Amino acid sequence: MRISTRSRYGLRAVVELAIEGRPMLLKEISGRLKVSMKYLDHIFSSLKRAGIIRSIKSHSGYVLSKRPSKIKAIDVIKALEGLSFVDCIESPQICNRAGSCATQVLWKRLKGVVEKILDISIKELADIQRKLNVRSKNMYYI
Amino acid sequence: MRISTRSRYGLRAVVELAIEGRPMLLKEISGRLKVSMKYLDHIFSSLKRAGIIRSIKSHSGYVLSKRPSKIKAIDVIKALEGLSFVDCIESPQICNRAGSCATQVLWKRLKGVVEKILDISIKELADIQRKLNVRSKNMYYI
DNA sequence: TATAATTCTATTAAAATAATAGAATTGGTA
DNA sequence: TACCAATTCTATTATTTTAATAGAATTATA
Repeated sequence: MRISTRSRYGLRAVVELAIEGRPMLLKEISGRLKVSMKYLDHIFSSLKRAGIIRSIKSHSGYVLSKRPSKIKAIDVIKALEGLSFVDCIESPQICNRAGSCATQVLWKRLKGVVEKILDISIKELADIQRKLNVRSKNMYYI
Repeated sequence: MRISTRSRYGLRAVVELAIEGRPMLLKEISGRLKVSMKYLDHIFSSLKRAGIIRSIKSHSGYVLSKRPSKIKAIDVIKALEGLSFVDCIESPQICNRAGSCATQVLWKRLKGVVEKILDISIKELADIQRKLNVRSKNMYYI
């Protein structure tokens, strides 16, 4: 069980866009995240297809396509790697044990709590990030 | 984010051993789970190394090496695929953002709830399975 | 029309997961 | 003691997923 780099980079990029609140060039974001533009291009094309970000016509960069409070972390993860722990939850017909299987019960619980945790908005994440930024800035003066 | 077949097969096998409460041959378990003996052999060697199961000398099969109440689902998962969502939780030094990163906060929460859900004993899972067995047996008579 | 960016399509590389093959070992028992 | 049926070990291969790069096409405008 691992979070892919796609999800990690993608979510950080989206939080970055929320904090800046202005169009940002791919180049700028890739510089901050220290991820190649080419790879981020891929990630952004998925985010765009999912309606999470959009590009401003010609040279002006990317912005969130909705308000940060309307985008959830889970939307980003689903767009970038999906959230299918096991197939027997979505498609019980593939396993004749589904519905009478203790491990399936466990996987369902797992899915439930993970979805709950990821049901956090980008606004909330941006707020957390802003506070952490202030904190780490002040650290220099301690 | 996905549960590997190793974890799925392994956990089911361990629950099976708990329910039967007697030594079971690899052949028997592989037959029930419909997984090749060769593949299950691999999985069992990891479970054995982790001290979850042990084999009875000569022809007698495998048993749990502790009481089902003393084995947690998370032990099985850790033995078979690990639980490292992102490296920056275990090794904050690999990322200079660690400690002041909103997404890291999220990954930590995720790790927390997943570990909590997987902190269920094999005894509890076996109890759930027994109830489901009764239920699905009775289904025929409805 | 030059340009600086996004966007699209294709390809490759690397890693993780899944599965198989075959031989070695083990210890009871015929 | 030799056989047997099982576990166990080592190696290999196949498949899938993830990660990353390359290059060309497109786009709106300065």
